[in-house]
Amino acid sequence: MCGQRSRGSSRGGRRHCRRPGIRTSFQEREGNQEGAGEGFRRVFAQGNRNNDSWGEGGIMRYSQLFLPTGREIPSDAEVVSHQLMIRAGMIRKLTSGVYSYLPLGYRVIQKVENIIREEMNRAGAQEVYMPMVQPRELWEESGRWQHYGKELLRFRDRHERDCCLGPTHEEVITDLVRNEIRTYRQLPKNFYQIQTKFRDEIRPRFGVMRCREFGMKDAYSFDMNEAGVDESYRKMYDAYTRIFERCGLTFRAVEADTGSIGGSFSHEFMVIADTGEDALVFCTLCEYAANLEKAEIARPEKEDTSQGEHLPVEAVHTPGMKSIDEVCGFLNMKPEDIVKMIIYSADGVPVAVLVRGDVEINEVKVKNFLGCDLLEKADEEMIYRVTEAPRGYAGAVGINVKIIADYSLLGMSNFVTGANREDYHLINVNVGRDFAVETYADLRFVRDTDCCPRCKGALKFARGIEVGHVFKLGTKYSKTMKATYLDRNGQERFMEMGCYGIGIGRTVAAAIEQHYDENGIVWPVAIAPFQVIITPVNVNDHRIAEISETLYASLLHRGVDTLLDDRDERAGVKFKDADLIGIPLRVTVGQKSLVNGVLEVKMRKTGEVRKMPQEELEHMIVSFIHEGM
RNA sequence: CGGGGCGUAGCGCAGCCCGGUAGCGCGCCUGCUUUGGGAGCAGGAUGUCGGAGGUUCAAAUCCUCCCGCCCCGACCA
Repeated sequence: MCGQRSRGSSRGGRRHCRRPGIRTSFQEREGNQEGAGEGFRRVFAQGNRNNDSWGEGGIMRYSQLFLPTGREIPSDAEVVSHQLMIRAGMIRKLTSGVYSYLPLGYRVIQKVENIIREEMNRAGAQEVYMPMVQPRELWEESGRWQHYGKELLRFRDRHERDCCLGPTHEEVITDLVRNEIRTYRQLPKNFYQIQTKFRDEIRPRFGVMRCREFGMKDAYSFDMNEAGVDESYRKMYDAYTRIFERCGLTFRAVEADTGSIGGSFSHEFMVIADTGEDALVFCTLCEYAANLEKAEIARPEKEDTSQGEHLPVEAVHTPGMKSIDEVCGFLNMKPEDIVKMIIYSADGVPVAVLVRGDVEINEVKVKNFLGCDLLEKADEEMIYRVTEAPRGYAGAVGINVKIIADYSLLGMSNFVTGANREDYHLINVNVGRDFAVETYADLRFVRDTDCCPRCKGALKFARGIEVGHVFKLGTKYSKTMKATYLDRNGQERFMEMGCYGIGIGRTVAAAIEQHYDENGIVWPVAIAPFQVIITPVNVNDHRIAEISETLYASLLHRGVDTLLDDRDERAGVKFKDADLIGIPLRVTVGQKSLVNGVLEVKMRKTGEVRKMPQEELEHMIVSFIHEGM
């Protein structure tokens, strides 16, 4: 992609798709306006290709539009949004995780982009456009050449220089800013771009929802101090809220892990959907909401580890019993009586993590607690080195590595663990007497029986699609890359940074996940590719054709994005297509309505049909759209 | 990267087990009729059966290797 996509500021969600080449190529390919029926040809005696200027909105006649809809559900599409985007002629796959947007799909993308632009500009951010190909040196400076992993697509140019495709742009923007901004007088600043990113996902799936090449809006703020970055963060948080509200999404901002971007804290904007890849937790009483991998568990108040009598340790023969369930069944115990120990390799160093047998270790928490770059479950060899036993019989007694324990161990006594010996477990083990725990921490996943870490209220779970993520970065990048400025006192200081992303294609897919029915997509007005579709029931009827044309011209004149279905198709086909592509309003022009001198309009969302004279209809449409924006 | 599945016309699929030179539905083209929820009739076009080797008189079908795609897992925006 070159950097030449047409853009620019705009008002009122109007898109920019001035593509003069298209008309010509379509004429050449399709010759004489096939599709447009006899009536239309008469009404436009000269044919619209000679006289009609498509104007700002581009092609808005169905007969000319490249809109290949499909009846069949594509066999490789699993989620609804993916199926519908293909059936509605929005996208086509080029290769795994890489998609082309067709005209209808790209119109929706542009609608979303323009909403984002308006809100970013309103929040004081400035649009820039940065390179996709980036040099290795920059990534070595931030340390991410080593730490980003295989998701960073690397390659060599003809001079054998290492490069990568930008998965995100902290390095580039920090480099730009450190070279240009010297003084506090130039701060704060917030730069954003809408640009293609590449992340070499291990497993792309769900169409445009989790793909490798995707459009993203990313913004980066630079402030003098912490109060400044907090303010920038809040502005972006508010802007994101407005953006997703305007897109018609039901969403929730949740506390999140910062992952490979880093920083001190972050919020993800989650569109609530059962097909979402992320699990969310939120409190039913207070405002607390978090990604499951981040959701905290308060340290228990009573920490009595010495309750009851400590019985003598015994080794019991447990042949072949490796899993918690097997051991429970064999010893006739509950998982709550067992302590599960998992050995991890933290940057290559073995660490033992203990949790109660009935709970699940949250590796993100473990990784953050240890502060390591790479955390993985230990392989058989490392397990043997630590426990001198095969996998399945690990226990904390007698091992010589760092031992950390989840809060769930507090209060446990006389529990079961592996014996570090094949086919044996220990019973009546006790912390303190039999082994020492270095630290207790919150290391497990929240469950529905847990309560809110803030207010003790009950928790609820949901699934969500992450469409946006805001990070308070602090000085992570400004320190490693030396982005400094001089303050009032001539003191050199590190800039405080934040970064803020929105996945554009994913937002579109998420909108579909939330707005569809058995007939197809049901676009929210603000991001619909067209706001109104005019459906002449019979294109060969002069009166119908004429009225449709008049209405079409008039709506365009009023600034309504109108698609005229001038194809010589049966009404049923047109209705099905209109429903599938999800246009919010459909005006039907046919004998039934014309008899009474009224036109009828059908709401895609509710199915409600209203009939009224043309003038009134136009007003109704304009105010309907206005409300929906 | 591990496990599973699939690759046959533009799309969705059958045929493969049991080898004999490819079929169905939708779509597409032509004509006539039809025209308010994916029309009917008649005629027609379209395939290196993912690729390369091998077995065989003969391979979509059996064998080997390779490629691509999808799902589950591991991993992670």
